[in-house]
Parts: sequence; C-alpha cells; structure tokens
Amino acid sequence: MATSTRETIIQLGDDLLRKDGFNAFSYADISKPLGVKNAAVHYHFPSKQDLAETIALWHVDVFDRFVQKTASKQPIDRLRTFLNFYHSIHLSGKVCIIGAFATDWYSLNPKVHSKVQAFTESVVSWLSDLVQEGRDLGQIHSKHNPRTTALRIITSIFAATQLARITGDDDFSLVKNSLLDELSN
Amino acid sequence: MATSTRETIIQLGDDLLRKDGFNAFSYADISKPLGVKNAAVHYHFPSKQDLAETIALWHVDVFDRFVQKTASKQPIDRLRTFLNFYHSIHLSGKVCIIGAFATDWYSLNPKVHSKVQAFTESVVSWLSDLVQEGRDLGQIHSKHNPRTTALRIITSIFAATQLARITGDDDFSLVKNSLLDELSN
DNA sequence: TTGCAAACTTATTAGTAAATAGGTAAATTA
DNA sequence: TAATTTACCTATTTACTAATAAGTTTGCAA
Repeated sequence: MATSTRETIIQLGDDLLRKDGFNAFSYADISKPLGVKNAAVHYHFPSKQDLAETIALWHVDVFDRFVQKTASKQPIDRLRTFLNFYHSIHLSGKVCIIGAFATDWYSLNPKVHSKVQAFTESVVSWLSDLVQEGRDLGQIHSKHNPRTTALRIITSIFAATQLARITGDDDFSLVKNSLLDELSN
Repeated sequence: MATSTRETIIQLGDDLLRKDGFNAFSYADISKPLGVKNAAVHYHFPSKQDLAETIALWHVDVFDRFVQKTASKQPIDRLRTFLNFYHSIHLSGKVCIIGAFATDWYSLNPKVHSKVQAFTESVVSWLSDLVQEGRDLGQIHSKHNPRTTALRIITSIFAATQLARITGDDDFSLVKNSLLDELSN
C-alpha cells in the first residue's frame, strides 16, 4: 500500500485543483506537505500542464473503476451511488472536477482539454446508458431523451457542489434528493 | 453615456473573472486595454479583493434592474427571459458569476463572500417566487417546493455554461430547452 | 565491481504578482 | 485666487511563480 511520491503529487494536485482552482496553487503547495523540494515535483511533472493532464487521466481511471464496481447494480441504485459520490465530494469541501476544469478552461492547453473532454464524455455517456436502461426496466422516469436527462443530472449535481459553498449544505441535499425523487418511479 | 474609468475597470474585471477566473488575471490585464498604468487601477480599487467585492455589488445592481424590467411579464415569460440571459452569457464565452465565485471561493475574503451570498440568495429567491407564482397561475409545472425547483433551474443552467465549454454548444441548448419543456404546462 | 538510471537536492533564473510611496496636473471648491 | 481633491504616473518593493541546470545519493543490473 506504499504510495509513491508521484501518486501523492497527483492526489495533492487534485485536491488543490478542486478546492482552490488551477491558478490558486503552486508547486510549493504540493512540495511542502509532501516534504520534498519544489524541483522534485518538477521532476515528476515538468510543467503544471503535465500535472493537470495526469490529473485528468487519473479521473478517467477512477471513473472506470467506479463503472466496473457498480456494473452489476440496478440502474436506479447506480444513480443513487453516483449521487452519493457527489455528496462525499461536497462534504470534503471540493467541487466536481468537470466544473473545476471548466472554469479554468482557458488556463489549460489543448492536451489537457482533450483529456478532460474524453473524461466528461465518458461520464455523460455512462449516465445516458443508465437512464436508457432504467427507463427500459421501468425504474427511471424521464420525459427527455437519455442524453438530455443525463445532462440535467450532471449539471444539477455538479453545480450543487459549487452553489452549496455559497448558500450552505442544505441546498446540496435539496438538489440531490429532488433528483432522486423526480427520476424514481 | 461617457463610461468612467472606474466603470470600465469593473466591466473588464467582470469579463476576466468570468472568462479566466479570479487568480488568472492581473491588474495589468485591466490597465493595458484601458490604456492606463497599473497604479491607476489600484487607485480605484486598492486591492484585488476590493475589485471582487465591487463586481459582486455590480451584479446585484444589474440583477435588480433585470427584476424591475421583467416585473410585468408573466412568470413563464420571465423564466424564458432569464434562460435567454444565460444563453447570452454562454455565447460570450463567459460563465455564470455564481459559479465563477464559487470555484474561486477560498481565494476571496469574508467581505466578498457576504456580497456574493446576498446576490445569490436574491437570485434564488426571485426564481422561487417566479415558480410559486407560475404554479398558482397554472403556467409552471413542478412537483417540488418552489426553492427546490429554483435550485434545480439555477444549477442546471449555470453548470450548462461551464459544461458547454467542454462538450460544446449543443449541450447548452439541450439543457436550456429541456428546462423550458419540463416546466411549461 | 562497475555502470547507470531513478529520485531526488541545491542553486539559480527570469518573469510576474499585488501593493505602495511619492509626485504631478487638472479640475473643483471655498 | 488659494486650497484641496481627483485622477492619474513614475518608480520601487517584496514576494512569489514556474521552470531549469547541475550535482548527489541510492539501488539495481550486467
């Protein structure tokens, strides 16, 4: 279970990116808690863009594992697990990685963009399939086409992690519960 | 119609804040296009936090005017106008100010926080009233309580301005149209 | 045992950041 | 007309930024 320096950098970078934003943290914010020098971080990730790119790829991996782990669940339970995952993001003081990357979009280079796009598309596509499947099984209710419903779910829940910073925890729960309430049959 | 330096700074600051983020722009990004020196911006806004605070207050004013201008419209038409306003935000390459402030939340001081909180609460409250009124008049359909519906509208549409940067314009329209479709009776 | 690559450290560079002190010219007010 | 305020500019400070070059230690492989 020994975590490598490289892995720790990625996780610290991800935390900082989602708590403070890409331009709000420096290599020093990573090297200090890690107990290494600034240059050590540059050894693993020569540029900050390289780090951002790796963080995006790391999220692809994490999401892939999430998909596999929940594959055997019923659609409505997969949705519940997905929303609970966002609840834990909110409780940890972070925001969804998609929103974090989106608001810092013009600070990131094309290589990062394409990784973020691939990740986002895989999430939306997974949600679309979930909606389609859930509707076929009579578990999920939705007027719109699956992608639209998927977009409505992801936008509501990821914006909720942002909005709740301003208006408080209760509003996150209101959004989360209303999504489940509305989509459940 | 002569726009003062101070007003131009606020508008440039707002553009930069919503395009690039609070930590991605500098006083030079404002002073250069304005044709003044860096210190001139500091004259009007001694610190960057002061500028952020004024931008938040400026949005309160803009929204107040929006509320007054649309007060005589039917609830469903007010909603349509509100969503069209977000469409223009999206088309101009910016994101909603609420999301911009939220993702940069920990870079901002308590004075900015309270202004942003007041602004956000006024928007949510205006939307809640709109939903309530629209439901009473049979124009708007919604299962949830008015605040929850308001939260679902605002989260979906402001996240759409962010998500569409990643996945493209079409997804913004899908979210916008589905909101109108779903809420209209 | 030598060679080499991985994983660092030390030291430095060039650039940019916000912020301030002090000065000036023009407009406003007493 | 004298005093003051507004709206700047010049110049500088302090601090931090990402990034790199060059040297060191450690462990593994031939």
